[in-house]
Amino acid sequence: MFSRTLEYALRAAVYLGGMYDRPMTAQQIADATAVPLSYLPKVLQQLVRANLVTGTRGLHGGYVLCRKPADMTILDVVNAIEPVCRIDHCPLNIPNHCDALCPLHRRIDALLASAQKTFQETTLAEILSEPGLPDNWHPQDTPKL
Amino acid sequence: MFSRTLEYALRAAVYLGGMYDRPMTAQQIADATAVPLSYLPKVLQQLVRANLVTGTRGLHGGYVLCRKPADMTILDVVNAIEPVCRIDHCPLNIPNHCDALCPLHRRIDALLASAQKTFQETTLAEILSEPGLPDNWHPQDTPKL
DNA sequence: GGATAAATCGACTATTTTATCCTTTTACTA
DNA sequence: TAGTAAAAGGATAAAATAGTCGATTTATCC
Repeated sequence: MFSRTLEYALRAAVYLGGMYDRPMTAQQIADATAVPLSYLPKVLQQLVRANLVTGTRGLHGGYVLCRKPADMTILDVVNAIEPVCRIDHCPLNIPNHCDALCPLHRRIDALLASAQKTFQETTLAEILSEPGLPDNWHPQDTPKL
Repeated sequence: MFSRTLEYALRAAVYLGGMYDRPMTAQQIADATAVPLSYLPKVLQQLVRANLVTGTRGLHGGYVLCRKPADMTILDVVNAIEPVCRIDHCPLNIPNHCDALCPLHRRIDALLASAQKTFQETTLAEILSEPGLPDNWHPQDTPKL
């Protein structure tokens, strides 16, 4: 139901949140998040273009989250990858229909709305604060240079 | 976020619910639901295989919903097309991780669970009882032969 | 039994998504 | 300034999804 690319983006975003302020290379992110290294840059690019992440080149370069994890929500990531496209008019192209949504699409749109709301309510910081993430997702053991 | 095929299947199922007990041809369903006629049989086949719909051939044949609309939920259709695949173990393949879900995937799975629940709570009959469906989705004007 | 109307089946095409690889650009270090 | 480490970009391949078409089977009517 969610695309693989979104999965990857979420993993990367949460991971970068945990490493906040330290540039992480695609290699490091791929290792930690088990995203194919050859595909990951494509995903990260989408986050860069959405201004969620900055990528800097060269030695000691890497990717850094643009905002503090507490200021970035799951929804931000979702919107960067595949925006929840709400249904604004009934897709049944029937004359004299479709001013508002039909009951079927009212339901579907309600679901999208609720998903969107849930996405918006969760920040990366919240996820990072819960126990259970892999140890190497937390920077305590790798002090910032 | 939902596949197009699922959209099509839902339209067809609700429509067949409205026409309960009257065999409707792929042609009729396609006309009413604006699903490509050439693709619709593929979709309906999936509903047939899932025992939600029966297809009978020949003159006066067509597709009929297997159960009363009140006894079929959105979830039944969803399960026939693309089952909500809940996350049962964290997909980060990291040693000593993954007994339970990590916080990220706990969230994602919670969303899937909530979607699943919503699907399950809505029957086709409920949708049909609400106002707003296209007129030709209701059989009153086309008496059963 | 023959004509017809319908679903079913299978092969094929097209589009989108996911993934890979190679080159180019940029930044840092010595 | 040369060397190196990184992201960025582009071309391509592979896989999944969506869509099309024609042949086959099955049921009904005359």
